[in-house]
Formats: sequence, C-alpha cells, structure tokens
Amino acid sequence: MTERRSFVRAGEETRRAALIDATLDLIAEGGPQAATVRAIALRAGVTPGLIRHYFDTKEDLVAAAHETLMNGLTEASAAQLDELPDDPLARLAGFVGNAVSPPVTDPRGVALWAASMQLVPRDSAMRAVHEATYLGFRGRLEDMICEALHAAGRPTQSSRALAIAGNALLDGLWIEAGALPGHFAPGELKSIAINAFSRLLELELPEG
Amino acid sequence: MTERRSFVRAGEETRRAALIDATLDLIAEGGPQAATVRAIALRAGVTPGLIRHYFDTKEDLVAAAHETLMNGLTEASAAQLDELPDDPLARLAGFVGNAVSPPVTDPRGVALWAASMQLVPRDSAMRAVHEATYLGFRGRLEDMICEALHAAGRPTQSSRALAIAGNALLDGLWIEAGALPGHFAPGELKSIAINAFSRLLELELPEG
DNA sequence: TTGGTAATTGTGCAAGTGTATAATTACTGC
DNA sequence: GCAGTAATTATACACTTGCACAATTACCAA
Repeated sequence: MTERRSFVRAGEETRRAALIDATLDLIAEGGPQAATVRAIALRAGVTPGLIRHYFDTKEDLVAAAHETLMNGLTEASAAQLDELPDDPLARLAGFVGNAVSPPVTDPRGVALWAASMQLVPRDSAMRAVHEATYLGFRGRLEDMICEALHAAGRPTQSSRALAIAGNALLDGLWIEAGALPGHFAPGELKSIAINAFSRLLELELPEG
Repeated sequence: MTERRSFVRAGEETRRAALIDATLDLIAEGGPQAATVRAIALRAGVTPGLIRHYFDTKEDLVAAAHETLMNGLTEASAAQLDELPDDPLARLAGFVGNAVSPPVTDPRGVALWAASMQLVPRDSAMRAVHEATYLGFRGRLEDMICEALHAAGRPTQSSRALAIAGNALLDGLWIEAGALPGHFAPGELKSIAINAFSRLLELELPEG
C-alpha cells in the first residue's frame, strides 16, 4: 500500500557533508530561521529523521556547519594569493579589487557571515576563529602594503594603522555589496576601493 | 473567579517605546529567535495581544526596533557637533571620531546589527528599514564631505564615491571595535579613522 | 542464499510560534 | 457621577518546530 521511498545507504561522511551543505545553503538564502530540520532534510535529499541519526541535536548540526564554513573561508582567501601578479603595486591592487568583486561579494556570504558574527559574543570557539580569520586577512594586507610602500621608496612605519583602515574599508564595501545588491554598478565598488587605497597610501595603484 | 490583572493605560508612545526596548534587549541577549511575542510582552510588562494593537505584525515591530537602533547610532555620531567651532573640517572630524568611539561602538549594537542582517534576506520590512537607515547615514556623511571640500576650495564632484568609501571605512571600524573589544587602544580607532579620512579627502582634518 | 546490521524512513507528539478576536477595564469629557 | 471609547487582557486557533521511536530496507559477510 504505502510504498516507502527507495534510498541508498551513503555512509557517514557523505551524509554529514550533505546535511552541512544544505544547512549552509539555507542559512545563506533565508537566515537561520530558514534552516529547519525539515528544510535541511529536503534539500539534502533525505528524511528529517536522519538528521538525528548523525547529529545528537540540531544545534550540533548548525555548529558543525559554522565550523566548516569558517575553515572554508580561511582556505579560500589563502588560495587566491597565488594568482596575483608579482609587481607589489599591481599585486595590492589585484588583492583589493578581488575582495570587493564577485565571487567574493555574494549575498550568501554576507548572510552567513552575519549569522556567525552573532555567535561571536556568546561562543568562545567562534570568537577564536573570528579573531584568527580577521588577523590573518589583515596581516596579509599589511604585508602587501609594506611591500608596495617599500617598492615606492616610502617609509613603512604606519603600516599597522593603514592595514586596519584598509581592512575596515574592504569589510565595509564587501558588506554593502552583499547587503544592498543593485545599489552599485558593476565594477563601481572595485574602482572605489582601488582609488581609496591609492589615496590612503598616497600611491598610484593601477586599476587594471 | 478568574481575576484579570490590573493595568494602567500608558498611551501609544510609551508602549511602543517599551515594546521596542524589550525587543532590542531580547535580540541582543539571545538573537532573533529569542524575541518571541510572548517574551517581548513579558519583558515590556504587557500582554502579547497588545503587540498586535500597536504593530500590525511582529515583523513591523522588529523593523521598527531596528530603525530606532540605527537612527540612534546615527544621531549619537552627530551628537555634540554643535559645540564645535563652526568649521566644516572640525565638524566632519568630530562626526568621524564619534562614529568609531564609545558609546557608538558597543558590542551590543554590533550584535544587534548582525542579528538584523540575518533577517534582511527574508523580511521585506527589515530590508526597507536597512536601506533607509544606511542611506540616511551615508547621506549625512556626504553632506559633511561636500561642505568640507567646499570650504577648502576643492571640487565636490566625486562626493558620492568618497561617501561610499568613507561610510564603508566607518562601518568596518565600528564592527571590529564591537566584535573584538580590547584589540585596540582607547582612541586608536578614532585616530586611525580621522587620519584615513584626511588622506581620502586630501584634507587636514583636526584630531581634536 | 541468507541472516544480520545499521542506515533510513514514516508517523506521531508535545511544545512553542504568530495571529485573530471577543471580553474586560481604565481613563476622558461631559 | 456616568456613559463612551480606546487601551488592555484573555482565550483560542492553526501552524510550525525539534525530537522520539518503531518499522522498514539496503547492503555486507558468510
């Protein structure tokens, strides 16, 4: 009578990954409210009951999802460095431009970032990851700034302040691009970012 | 038998303010999930039904709460500017400095802002308020930038781009101040912000 | 081929959600 | 004082949520 749906046994790693992916997708699209057990299971091509088989509770699943998200972010921003040019000025300009252009600017990313941001004050593990990610990005930026200044024969003593300001500028532009899609013409933010960096460092960065 | 609880009629403004305060407190403490109609009413010393009497829907209440929060931050950034000399440069510097100093920088405010960012994708009322408050702050900043440039005898045609960049810079610094309290010395962000603006506008802003 | 096992499904439930609405009550103007 | 009115409460409802648990079924080993 009531025919059960057929299924395949997929093993622990596959299923956990699928559930985590579905969770991240849903949070990115509609915020945490949208990530219900039923919606997650549906998107993962699975039945709600299975979630409980791999995660003791839904909180555990969400926590695991955030962990993989953060790990992915750090890896992604590190990988992108190799493709930049060698010339310090062009390298910095490329880095800055990438940070405020697709695919880095993406409403999904901003929504996910906001969701995890909200856990930072309450969750010490989350705070540690946030700190490490932030300082890692800022450190890379500071290195590039130093190299660019050095190549132009300029002193580098205020690089910390410049990196903090530059990082804040990129963060803000990234958020605005993600939170208000359609408010900016394509390439407008990139141009704004590079021009702003040129003035911040008093250097001529190529817009490329 | 069933004795109704006694109450006092408090008038529209009082009640709306109380409900909004309760909403903000709850979201700050436990995220958007914690702000249920019952919890809000309890904290506001009121019955859940009353919410519907002052707000058509719960979404409206949350959006109104976000609006008062953001407008409060904008006003706090503009506070005490009148006491400054009537100099556009000093006014802009004061505004910039305020925006990245206590009480504007505050972990609670950042947490609330992050919480509302997760509501924006699904909640249309929230999206409208977000857009309006963002453009409101940026508009004020752009006005001040224009006045400062004009006072220095400089062209103002690129004020839009400068306002976008300046706003992003302030947003980023504000977020980091709230998310990583203790990472910056008192006054460090203010100094960084004013110096960065000086370079962005190619003007000498007083650090006050 | 056949059990055995664990992955997976389906159903049900108790608690919590936002909202609608009628019943009450405090205050206002006369 | 006294009606009228709007603020406030109380109750009910339809719906969603996370979770528990028994029933099933795909796969594996022998």
